[in-house]
Amino acid sequence: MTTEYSGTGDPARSLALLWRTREKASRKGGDLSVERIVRAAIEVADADGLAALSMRRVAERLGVGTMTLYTHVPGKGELLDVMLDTVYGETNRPEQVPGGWRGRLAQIARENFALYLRHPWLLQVATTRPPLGPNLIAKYEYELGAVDGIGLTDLEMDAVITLVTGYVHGAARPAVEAAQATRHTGMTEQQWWHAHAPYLEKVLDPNRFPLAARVGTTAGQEYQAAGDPARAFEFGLARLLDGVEVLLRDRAGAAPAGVTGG
Amino acid sequence: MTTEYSGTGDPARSLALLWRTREKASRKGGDLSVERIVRAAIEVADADGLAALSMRRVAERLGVGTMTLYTHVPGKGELLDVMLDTVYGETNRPEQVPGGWRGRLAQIARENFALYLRHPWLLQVATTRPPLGPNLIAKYEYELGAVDGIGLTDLEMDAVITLVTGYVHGAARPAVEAAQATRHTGMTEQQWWHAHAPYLEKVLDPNRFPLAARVGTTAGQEYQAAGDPARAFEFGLARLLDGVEVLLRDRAGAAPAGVTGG
DNA sequence: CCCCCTTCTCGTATGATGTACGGTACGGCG
DNA sequence: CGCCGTACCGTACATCATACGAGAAGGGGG
Repeated sequence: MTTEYSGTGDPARSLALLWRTREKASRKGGDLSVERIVRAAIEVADADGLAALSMRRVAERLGVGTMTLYTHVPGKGELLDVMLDTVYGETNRPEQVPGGWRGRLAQIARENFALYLRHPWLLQVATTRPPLGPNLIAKYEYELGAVDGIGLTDLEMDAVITLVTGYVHGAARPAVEAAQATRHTGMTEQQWWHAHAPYLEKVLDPNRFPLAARVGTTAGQEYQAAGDPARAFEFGLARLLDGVEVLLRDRAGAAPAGVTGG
Repeated sequence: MTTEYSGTGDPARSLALLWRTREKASRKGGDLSVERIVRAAIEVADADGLAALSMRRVAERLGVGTMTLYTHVPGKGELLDVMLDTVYGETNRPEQVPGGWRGRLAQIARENFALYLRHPWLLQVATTRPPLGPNLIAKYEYELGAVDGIGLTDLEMDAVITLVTGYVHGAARPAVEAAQATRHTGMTEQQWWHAHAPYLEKVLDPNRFPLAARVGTTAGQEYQAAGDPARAFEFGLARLLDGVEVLLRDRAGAAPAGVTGG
């Protein structure tokens, strides 16, 4: 598996690409476009993972020479940036969500969760210094709206959103794995478990590691059987929102925070 | 930046390497050892990041031919596995921590946070299907101990630990960036901000994105000035633990959960 | 209409990468 | 003493991103 990210240089070029502010194509608009390239790249990544995403693969899929891509895109890093911003644009953003701030945050969490399931490679890309494209900013704007006017400072609003989305990132991991196991030929989650189990038994000594042995076995068997990741996601989300609720209650008297703001 | 992980094949070989169960060296024990290789690799990754970690670099640092490494280590993926398990062994695990389960969880969170700061490359490696080495399991055992006997089911114990460690992973990201900015020559966080700011202003229209413009600017200025990531980490941690406390209170009556459990 | 010049297209070359393969040298055991 | 397993390593290959410069193609000015 391979993950790269941009930061090569010239933020102007990068941002111009993301926002499509370009004098653009005096000739005829060009047969190839950034959009087609990005779509092809996303298809490759969705199908075969980030490791399989190479400039050659993308060019082949478009029936085009490899270097042609570089006319429209500065490099692979920038292409990945645009891919990111593009899929961020896919998130559903309903205007009205029942349940106050709590319902809105839960909806945001589930939407992000679904996004990771749709594009598993998102888990691989380092979102440090994210691409400041239009879709990312629109998404950020929307998510901030969920906690606007409920009594948090600006920095707290940012912190809560970061907290929730960060949690989703972590929770999506096992879920994506489970989902991929069913469709992938390589090695099912069960196969992996069964392949490692005999060696683990020899090594996971209940005397040295009583808790790990007990809990690990329980969790292992549970995960092997049912689609637990989704339940685990909801469990953690509930804890998280409870924590936010405590903050709001401490802040603004005894008003039931789940109803405030709407 | 490049991140890879193992899963090549033969879990037996992988686990044997992690647990060092090997007939080993009929000759004389060999001048080179897995330990020396792993230490060198960690040094390279610490110093120059995961992208700079190549088999050639590691071999050069040891004054050894590249291919020599392959006599001790099946491949780069497995080497990364051992690196992971090795640094997991570095975590401090005091037997007694004041403050009950809450103090113990906070201690675990801070310890993990420090680990990420010590080895920033940890953020880059995909910990799906983690290396089941002795240190990882010992760490897991210790962390489970923090929530043992406070009224959670086995699955909930696992879920809470996953929740906390996952949160730390997310919170460590900006902290690591800030720390690296001070020591890295390439581009300071401030430089990056200042390089992007003019284009952002043009693009971050307060009419279209009022919240993002306001909060983003506030957060940007704040992050630029002070070492906020650490404070943000503590903020989120408090929320998280509050959420867990709510769960415990709902579960076991009205006992003040922060005091329960030794 | 023709020419030039901007822009699109892409083949080749370069310097990385991980690692398969085949060879060398040496130490302990028969 | 002889043999063989093991540590060692040089070379070779496939794959990667991408710098460079040459070819093609279409539109605007003479």
